[in-house]
Amino acid sequence: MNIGKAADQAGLPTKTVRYYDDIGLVLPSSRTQTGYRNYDISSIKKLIFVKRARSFDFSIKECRELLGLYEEKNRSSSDVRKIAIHHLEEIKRKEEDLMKLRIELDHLVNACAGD
Amino acid sequence: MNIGKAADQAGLPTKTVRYYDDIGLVLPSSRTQTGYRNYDISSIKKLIFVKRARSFDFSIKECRELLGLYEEKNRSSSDVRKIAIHHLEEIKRKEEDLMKLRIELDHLVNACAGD
DNA sequence: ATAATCCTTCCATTAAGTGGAAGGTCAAGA
DNA sequence: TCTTGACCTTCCACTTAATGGAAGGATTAT
Repeated sequence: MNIGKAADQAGLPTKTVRYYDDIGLVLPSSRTQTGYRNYDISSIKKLIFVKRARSFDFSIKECRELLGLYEEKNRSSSDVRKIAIHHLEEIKRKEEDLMKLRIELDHLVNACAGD
Repeated sequence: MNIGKAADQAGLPTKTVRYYDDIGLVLPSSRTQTGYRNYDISSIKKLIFVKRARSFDFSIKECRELLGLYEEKNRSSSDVRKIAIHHLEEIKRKEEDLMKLRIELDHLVNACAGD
């Protein structure tokens, strides 16, 4: 699958996918002889994961760590779990915050309801 | 309240609060004669709101719109509601996405549970 | 074969901060 | 009163994570 379709699948702009290749975050699974990037299912899954993680403000650096978890063979390091658990906690905090924001916006909408 | 305490209250770095003043997003309620910024309750509430909205990826531009809702006197424009409703929809999408990300991370953590 | 629509690299620009220097201000204690 | 430490100020450069656009090669559809 070339970059355009891969980007579509992941819901990311082509530019961004190319950028993720440039910085070595998500590499295409291969290249054609003419230089076109190829993305297989696994690389697309990574793109989707990164998209989600980025949309919740995990930095590129953190995304790198998290992607590392996927591929980590040497599981003896419990650091890996720690990272994931840490991020889970952050997500819970974000969920609460998101709820608060929604409540605020709900109030706004209701305050305007009279119009 | 000067910038340091205001930033604390809002949970933002002082730098960022100053930046929001610079770009005219959240202005201090006044200045001392020596140039120190003063923040009252209302301006702090705005900082908190912006912090939340930013943390969910609403752009500065969108934050400006949303803050506008707070102060909008001329309610006849139903645009105002539309903006808020639009953002509420976005939040719902974000909530779903956040859940998916959590599930993925949960799996990761469980996959590592054996260690 | 010739558009139209991909794709490539490279370079500049953007958005939203963040870091750090150079220096003014304020409140507390010797 | 003076000074010391923790504030505050502006200004300018840097960072992160893209994004836009040019110049040109490759693929596909008619």
